[in-house]
Amino acid sequence: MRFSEFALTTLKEVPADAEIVSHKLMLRAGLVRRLSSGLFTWMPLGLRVLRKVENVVREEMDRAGALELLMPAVQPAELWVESGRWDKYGPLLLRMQDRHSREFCFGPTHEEVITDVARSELRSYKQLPVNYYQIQTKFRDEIRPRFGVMRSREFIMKDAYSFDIDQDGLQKSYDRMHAAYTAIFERLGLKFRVVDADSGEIGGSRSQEFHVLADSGEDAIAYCDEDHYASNVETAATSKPDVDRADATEDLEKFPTPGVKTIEDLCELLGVGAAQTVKTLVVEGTDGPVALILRGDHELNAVKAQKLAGVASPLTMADPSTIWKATGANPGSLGPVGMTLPVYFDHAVAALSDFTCGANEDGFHYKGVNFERDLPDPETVDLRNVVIGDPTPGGKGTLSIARGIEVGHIFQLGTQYSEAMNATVQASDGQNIVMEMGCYGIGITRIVGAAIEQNHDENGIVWPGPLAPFDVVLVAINMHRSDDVREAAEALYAELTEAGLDVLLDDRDARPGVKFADAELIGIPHRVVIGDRGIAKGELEYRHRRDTESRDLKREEVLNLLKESSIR
RNA sequence: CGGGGCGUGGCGCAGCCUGGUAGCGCACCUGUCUCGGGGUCAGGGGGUCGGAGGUUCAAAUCCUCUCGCCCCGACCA
Repeated sequence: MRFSEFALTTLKEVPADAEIVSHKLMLRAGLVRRLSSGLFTWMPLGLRVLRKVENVVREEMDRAGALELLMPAVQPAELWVESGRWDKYGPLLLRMQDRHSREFCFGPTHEEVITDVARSELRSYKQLPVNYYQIQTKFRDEIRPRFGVMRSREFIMKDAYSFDIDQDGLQKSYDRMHAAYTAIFERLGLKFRVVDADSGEIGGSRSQEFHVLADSGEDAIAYCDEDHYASNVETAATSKPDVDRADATEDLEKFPTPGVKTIEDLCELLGVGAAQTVKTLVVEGTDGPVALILRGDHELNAVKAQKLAGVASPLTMADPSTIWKATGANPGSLGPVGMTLPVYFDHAVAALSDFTCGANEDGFHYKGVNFERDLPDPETVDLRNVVIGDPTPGGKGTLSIARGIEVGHIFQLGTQYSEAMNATVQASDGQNIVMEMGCYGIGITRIVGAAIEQNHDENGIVWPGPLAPFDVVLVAINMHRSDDVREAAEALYAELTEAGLDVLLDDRDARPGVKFADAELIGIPHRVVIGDRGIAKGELEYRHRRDTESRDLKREEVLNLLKESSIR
C-alpha cells in the first residue's frame, strides 16, 4: 500500500471525550471514527487490524473443530420469551418493532437463536458433539458507553456454542475451547491470564475469563503463580484466618465521636489503623434490612454478599431513613454491639480483639470491643474482596493482584437454555435427552483496544506483530527530489510485497519528521528508512518499533530480517 | 435514574457575563523558500454558532422549550 493512496489522516490533537490511551491513540491514528455514542466506524487502517484478529480467531476455532455459521443480528422476541429472557434482560436489550408491530431485538448474544438452530438441526446423539461459532456484530444498549471500542454499544464478537450428550462431553468441549483460546491469545502476542469467574447474567456453572493484562483494566485479578491460581476478585474466596484471636487487654469503653462518619475519620481521631476497626453496612435483605460486618480496611464484595440466603439480590444498600428506623442511628455510627438487625460477620472480623466500632448511637463509638465478653463469638461468612497478601485457597502462597481487560469468557451453561427451549436429541436407547451446552465468547473489537492499552509508548501504538496493520513501513526521504531514493524505495517495496509482507510505502511529498511521527503513531513494527545518506553508503536504516536506536544494514540483511520475521 | 457540564468550519478551542457584520491553533488548497524528526512566509477555501420559539432596531450572546453529547454518582457507614 502506498501511503499517498491510503487516505489516512492522523491527528495531533485528540477529541476531548477520549479518556483512556487506547481510545486517544485509535482516534489519533485514524483507526476508528466515532459516529454516535458507543458507535464507531472502522476506518481502513483499523479494519486491517480487526481482520488480523478475526483471522487468528477463525483459524484457531476451525482447528479446534468448531463450525462457522452466521446468525441474524436481529432476533424475534418469541425466542427470548421462550427462554425467559425477554423480561429478564432489561434495558440492555435494544428492542424494536417491524411494520407489522412484531417485536424484535438486536441480538446482544445468541443463545436463543443457536438453541433454536440446534433443536431443529440436531436429532441424534450420533451428530454430537457439535460446536457452532460465528463472528458477528452485537448490540448492547450500555448505560454509559465509554473507553472507545472497549465498552461500545455495537461491537464485534466471536461467539461459539457447544452441544453435547452429557456433562462429560461438555467438559471435553469446554477444555477444547480453553485450549483454543489460549492458542489464540498466544498467537496474537498478548500478555494474558485465565481466571475463574462469576458466570453472571448468562447463567450456568463453571466459567473462566481470559484477561489481557493492562494497568488500565476494569477488572481486578487475584493470582498466585506458585499455586497456579487465578480468579476475578469478584469471585476470589477468602477463608477463616488460621491465627488464634489475641486475648482482650482493654475494657469496653463508649466514647464521643462527634462528626465522625467514616473509618478514615475514626482512625485519625484515635490514631489506630483501619484494620483495628470494624464497619457495619446495612443492605436490603429478603425480610427487612440486614447488617454486614467487615474489618474497616476491607471492601464488601457485592457478588458474595448477594448470594447469602438472607440478603436481597441484586445487592442494594439500605437508604439512611430505613437504617435510622431500624437501628436508631445513622450510617457512620453503626456497630455490631447491641445491633438489633440480623448480622453477617466476615471471617476476618472474628480474628479481631480490642477493636473499635460504632455504638449504634449518633456521635458515639465503642473501643476495646472483644468477642465472647462484649458480644457472642460469631458465625462468619465470606463477605469481602481479597487483598494483596491474602493466602491462596490452595494454601501454597499469597495472592497478588493485577488489572485486566476481559476479552474472552467461556461458560459451561448446562441445560439452562436447551431445557427451556426443548433442545433434545435421541439417545441410543431411544430416549430424548436434553443437550448440555457451553458458550464461548471473544470480544474481537475489544481486543484491538486492549492490545493498545498493553502496547504503547509516548509516541503512539506499538503493535504486536500479529496485529499490526502493516508489517513494515518504508520511509522514503525526499523521494520526490531524489531519483536514487525513488528507485531504491520502489524496488524494495516491490520485492517485500512479492515476498508476502504487508508493506506501507510512505511516498508522500512530506517532510521526514511528519513521516517518522506517523509511522510511530500508527505503530508499524518494522521501519526501513531510505535516503540519499544511506544509499551513498550502500546501506538502509532499520529500526524496530520497540527499539530506541536505528541500525545501518546492508539491503540483503534487511530483506532477510524482514522475510524471517514474516514467517514468524 | 440523580447531579454537573458542553454543543461555534474536519479536530481542539476563544467569543457569551456586559447583544452591534464570527475569530484563533491544527488540518486542508495555491505559491514560496526550506529539505533526515510534526518547518518558513504569503495568499486562500470552508461555519444555518445543535434545533424551535420568544425578547429586541439588532441574538452565537438574553429568556423558554427541545435534541444531542460528555463527565460524576450505584460502597458511604
